[in-house]
Amino acid sequence: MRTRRKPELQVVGASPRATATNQRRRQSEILDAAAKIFAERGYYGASTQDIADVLGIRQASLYYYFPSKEIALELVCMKGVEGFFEAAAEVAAKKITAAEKVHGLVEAHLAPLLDRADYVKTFLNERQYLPPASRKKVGKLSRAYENVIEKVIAEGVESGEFRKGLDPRLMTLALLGMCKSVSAWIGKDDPYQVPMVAEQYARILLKGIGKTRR
Amino acid sequence: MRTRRKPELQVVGASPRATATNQRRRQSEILDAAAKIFAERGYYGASTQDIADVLGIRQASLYYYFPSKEIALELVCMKGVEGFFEAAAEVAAKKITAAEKVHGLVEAHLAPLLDRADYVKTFLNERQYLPPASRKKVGKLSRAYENVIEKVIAEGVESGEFRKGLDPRLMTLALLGMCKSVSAWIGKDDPYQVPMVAEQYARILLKGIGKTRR
DNA sequence: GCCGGATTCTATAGATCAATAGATAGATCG
DNA sequence: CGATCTATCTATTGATCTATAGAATCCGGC
Repeated sequence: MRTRRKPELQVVGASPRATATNQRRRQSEILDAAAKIFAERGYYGASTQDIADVLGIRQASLYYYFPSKEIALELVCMKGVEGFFEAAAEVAAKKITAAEKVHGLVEAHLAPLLDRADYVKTFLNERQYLPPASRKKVGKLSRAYENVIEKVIAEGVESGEFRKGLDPRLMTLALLGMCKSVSAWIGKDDPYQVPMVAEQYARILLKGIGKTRR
Repeated sequence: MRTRRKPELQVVGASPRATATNQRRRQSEILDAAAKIFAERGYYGASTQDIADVLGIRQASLYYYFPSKEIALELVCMKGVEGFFEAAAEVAAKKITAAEKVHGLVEAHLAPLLDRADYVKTFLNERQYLPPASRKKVGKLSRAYENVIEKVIAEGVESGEFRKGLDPRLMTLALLGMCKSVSAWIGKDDPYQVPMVAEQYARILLKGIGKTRR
């Protein structure tokens, strides 16, 4: 038996002629719900019914806004990855030491966890389930981002600011690994706040990267 | 339409009276296949048909060996987590410096990726999908393991070997995060070998933990 | 008060999947 | 040889899930 839904008085945009805006707002609400559920249960563990439940609408109504579950995943992943490259590139372009850049990169990587954690988590954990075409698209952005980080580290090694013989790729993977895992526990039982974690993680990384002080 | 399977001449244990052993061997083959598929596609992304295909048997035949997909996941996860606590405890009990212990902990954490990567990956990524009872069981082992690490770090901080004011819990999460991510790319396109990664990662961590040298 | 577009609903098709029931082939044993 | 046991198979059920089709409702504007 189905539970019938309350009329749920429609809070429609006050201003008239804002239909296009309203539609975009609603689409973004739908995506928020999808991101939340995907992040929580994984792509295959999440049903479209689960997403509809978050919104208090019927499962089929979702298809007015997106054509398939896979497309929804793609949109969520894209929104989860977007901005990472730009933010990193901005940090990398600054006229600061490589160490300060690494600090900035960690901060920039963790910052999105504050305002769109579900999107980022879904991108990090579920992008593997994208259909090939989307996966390539997302993977491209992702690799470009990683390359920015790798370059910063490589330059730090070349300039002698970081320890000689350090493998920039491996170091990048270490940074990404540390940061990725944060999304798994931040906001859970642990009382840690994003800026503090960024501070500490950058410190851990840097004192390991930097040459031993004399 | 089904593709009919070849008779596939039965390679049964040569020695008689080895039925119990054979059964155990077969069960472990089934689990290997399950671990492989779970690690590859995730629990919900993997069908029992996929597992059967690896073995060249019918989907229903799996149920001769395990009672449900969930139980299979539990067995895989248990095998994926087992030994971690013991190996870590052994390292922690040694009469060596805290730095050497951290090094040993990283090595011990990554070592299982050599001989049972699929089990470890499944434990790391899919344990969230276990039914509550199993999840608690696995989580208990997991937490005990993490506590060993945390204690080693805390002792290093107390003894003054590591930087003062360091948060042992956060440091543990950093170590685990770095190490967890290794399972995602080791053996893929990257040419890195486990012992070398362990060496480098321990180094990164330690030079960050250790007090600045004078 | 009615029109028309926007949004959500009901109902259902079609596919997939885990799990069960019962049959069977081959090995083992008395 | 005949009985039993083991491992697998065939066949199917029932649940779940994505996606589609078309009806119903809401709401601003006329």
